[in-house]
Amino acid sequence: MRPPTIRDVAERAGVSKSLVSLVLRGSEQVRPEKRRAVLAAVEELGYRPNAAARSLSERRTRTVGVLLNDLRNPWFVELLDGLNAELYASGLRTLLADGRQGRRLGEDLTHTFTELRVDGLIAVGTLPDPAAVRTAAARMPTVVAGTREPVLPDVDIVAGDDELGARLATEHLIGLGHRHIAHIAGRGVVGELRRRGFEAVMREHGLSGSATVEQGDLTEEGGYRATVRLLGAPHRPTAVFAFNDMAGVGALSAAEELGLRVPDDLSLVGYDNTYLARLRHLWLTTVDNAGHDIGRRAARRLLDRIADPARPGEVALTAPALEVRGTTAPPRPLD
Amino acid sequence: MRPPTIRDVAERAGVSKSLVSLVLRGSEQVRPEKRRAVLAAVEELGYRPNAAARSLSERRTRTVGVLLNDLRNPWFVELLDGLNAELYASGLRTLLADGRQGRRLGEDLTHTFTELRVDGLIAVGTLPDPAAVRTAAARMPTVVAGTREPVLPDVDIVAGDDELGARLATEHLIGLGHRHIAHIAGRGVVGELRRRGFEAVMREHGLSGSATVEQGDLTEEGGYRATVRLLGAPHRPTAVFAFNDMAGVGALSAAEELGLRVPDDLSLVGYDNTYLARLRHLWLTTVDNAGHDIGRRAARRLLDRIADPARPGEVALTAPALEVRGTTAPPRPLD
DNA sequence: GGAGAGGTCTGGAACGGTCCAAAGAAGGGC
DNA sequence: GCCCTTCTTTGGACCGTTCCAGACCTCTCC
Repeated sequence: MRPPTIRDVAERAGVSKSLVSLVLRGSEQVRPEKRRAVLAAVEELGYRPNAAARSLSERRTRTVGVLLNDLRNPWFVELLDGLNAELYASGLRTLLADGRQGRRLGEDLTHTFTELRVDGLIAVGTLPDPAAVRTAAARMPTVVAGTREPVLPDVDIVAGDDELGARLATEHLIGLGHRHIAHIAGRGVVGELRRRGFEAVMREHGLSGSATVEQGDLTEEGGYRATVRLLGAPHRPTAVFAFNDMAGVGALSAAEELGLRVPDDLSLVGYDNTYLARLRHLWLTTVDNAGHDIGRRAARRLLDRIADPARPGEVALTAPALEVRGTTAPPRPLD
Repeated sequence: MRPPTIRDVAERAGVSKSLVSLVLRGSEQVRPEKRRAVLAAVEELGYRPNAAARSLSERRTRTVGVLLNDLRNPWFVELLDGLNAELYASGLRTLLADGRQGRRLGEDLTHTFTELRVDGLIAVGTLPDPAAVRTAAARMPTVVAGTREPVLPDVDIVAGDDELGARLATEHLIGLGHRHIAHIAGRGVVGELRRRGFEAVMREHGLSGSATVEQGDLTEEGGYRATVRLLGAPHRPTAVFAFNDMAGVGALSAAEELGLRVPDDLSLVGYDNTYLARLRHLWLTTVDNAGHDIGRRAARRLLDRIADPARPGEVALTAPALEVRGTTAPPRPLD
C-alpha cells in the first residue's frame, strides 16, 4: 500500500534505479527506448518522487519560507501574489506562515523554517519579533519586503518609497487648495517615513503651523478614532491623509457620522491602493504602492542572494504613484 | 559550513547518535546527566533537526496541504485562520497554495502536495479544477471545506448551511415587510444552494411572483452590474439579497449611483460577515457564515481522517446566523 | 555468587532519492 | 581482429534521521 519508489519503477521497466533517476531528471544520455520504458512504468505505477528524499540528497528543498505579517491586509496579499508568481516560475515553492500565529509561539516559525531547510526566507511587513528575523538571516538567505526594517547585514530590502508616496499625497492636497491638513500616522518605520514625507512637504509650503499629526494604527478602528479626535478639535482640518486605506475608510466613516460630506467638506487620501480603495462605494483617492511589483522584485532579489549568499545587502525602493479617485476635491470657500 | 547534524551533537556530548535522537524526542529512558550533556551540545552547536531526514525516516511530514480558491476573499482567510489554529495545536504545519496560480499550471499543485507526501489535504472553496481534488483524494486523506463539492467517497465536507443562511436573510427581509425581493446569485453549488433557500422562502410566503434572480458572480463588479440591471427594470425590487458581501457592496454602489438611499429606498443583505460588512461606512446586514469555526471543524475532521483513513466521508454543516446592521429597514410606504 | 530483571545505551539497517566512479556496449580506425 | 573512444548503464556510497534488536550496566533476591 506504500507509494511506489524509484526502485519499483526500475524493476517494472527492467532497468536500474540510477537510470530511472536519470530519465526523471531529463538526462540526454539515455536511449529513447529505455526512456520510453521508464516513463511507461512511471505512468502505470502512478509514481511520484518523494520530495523529502530528494531534498535530503540534493541538500536543498526548492522551497522558500514567507513570514507574513497579516493575511488580512490586502496589500500584503497582493505582494504575496507577485512573490509567488516569480518564485513559481523559477521552480521554487512557497511556504506561508502567518506572523500573528507566530508571535503566540515565540520565534517558533523561524525555527520551523530552519528545520525545513528552506532555501531562503522572505519577511513581509513589520513583524512582531524582529529578533527572529535576525537569527533566521544568519542561517539562510533572507530578503525583507514591504518595510524598511530590520536593517541587517547580508539582507536585502525591497519596499515602496514611503516618503515619496506621502509627498505625492500631501502635494495633491495642497495643490487642490487645502491648507489645514491632518495626517493619521501609522506605527513602525513605515509609519515614520510617511509622516516625515507629509511634514516635509507641509514645511516646504510654509504650512507647518497648520499640519496636524494624529496617531492611529493600521486598522479601520484606529482611523475612525483618530478622525473623530481630529474633527472634534477646535480648528478642524479640511483634508486628511491617512496612513493606509483601512485607516482611510475609518476616517470616511467618522466624517460621515459627524455629518461631513466627503469630498465637499473633507478631502481624504489613503495609501496602498488596495481593492478597498477601488470599491465604488468608497472610491478612495490613494497612493498606489505597487504591491505586486514589490513582490516580484523581492523574489528576484532572493534568487540572486541564493545564488550568491555573500553579496552585500541592498535597499531597492519602488516609486509609488498617486491614484486620484472620488474622495479629494478643493476645499469649500471660507465661510 | 554545513549545519550540524545529530552526529556532531553526539560527538560533542560524548554519546551515540541514537541517544541524541532519544533525548530530542523526549524519551524518559535517559539519565538526567546525559540528557543535560546532549541539550548543552545542541545549544552550543545551534543544532536544528533536519525535517526532510526526519520525515523520510518517519514516513510522515506533519504537514497539511491547503488548496485555496482565492486569498483575496476575506472569508477564506478567516477559514484559513481557524484551520491553522487547530492544526498548529496538533503539531501540524500548513502549506498554502493559491488555486488561481494552480489553474495556470494545471493540476500541478496537487502534484506538488503528493511529492511532498503531505499528511493530508484541505481543499477550500470551489476550486477551478475539481478533477485534481479527486486524484489527490485517492492518494491522501482529504477534507473539503467551505463548499459542498466535489462529493467524493472518503472525503469529508465541512461547510456552512447555505440554504439555511439564505432562508434567514430572506425571512428577515419579508419580516420587515418587503414583498418584491431580488437575489444576486453566485456560481457553483454554493450559489445554487443560496438561491434555492431564497426561492423556497419566497414560495412559502406566496411571493414567488415577485422574486427575481439575477446572475452575478463573487466580485463587487458582478454585484454592481447585477444591481444596475435589477434597478433599471420596470418593476424594481425594494430589497436585494446578495450572494456574498463583495457583491453586496457592489449593490450598495449601484444603488447610490442611481440615487437610491440604503436602507430607506432599498434594503440590502450580504453573506459571510467578512470585515467588509463590518466597516462602519458600509455596515452591511449580512449572514455570519462562521468561517473560523468551519476552519476548525475541517481541521478536526482531517485529524480524524488521518487517524482512520477508511472512515466514510461525512458532511458537517454549520448553522449560520443573521447579523443585522444598517442596510435593512422596512420598505417605504407605497406611493 | 549467580540468575534474572530492569533500566540505559549503542550499532546498524532502513527511509527514497542523487551522484559518481567504473563497467559494459557499441562504433571507428588501422 | 584488436585497441581506443564515446555512449549508456549500473552498483554502491551518501544525505540525516528513526527504529529496533541486542549489549551493557546495576540491582535485587535467593
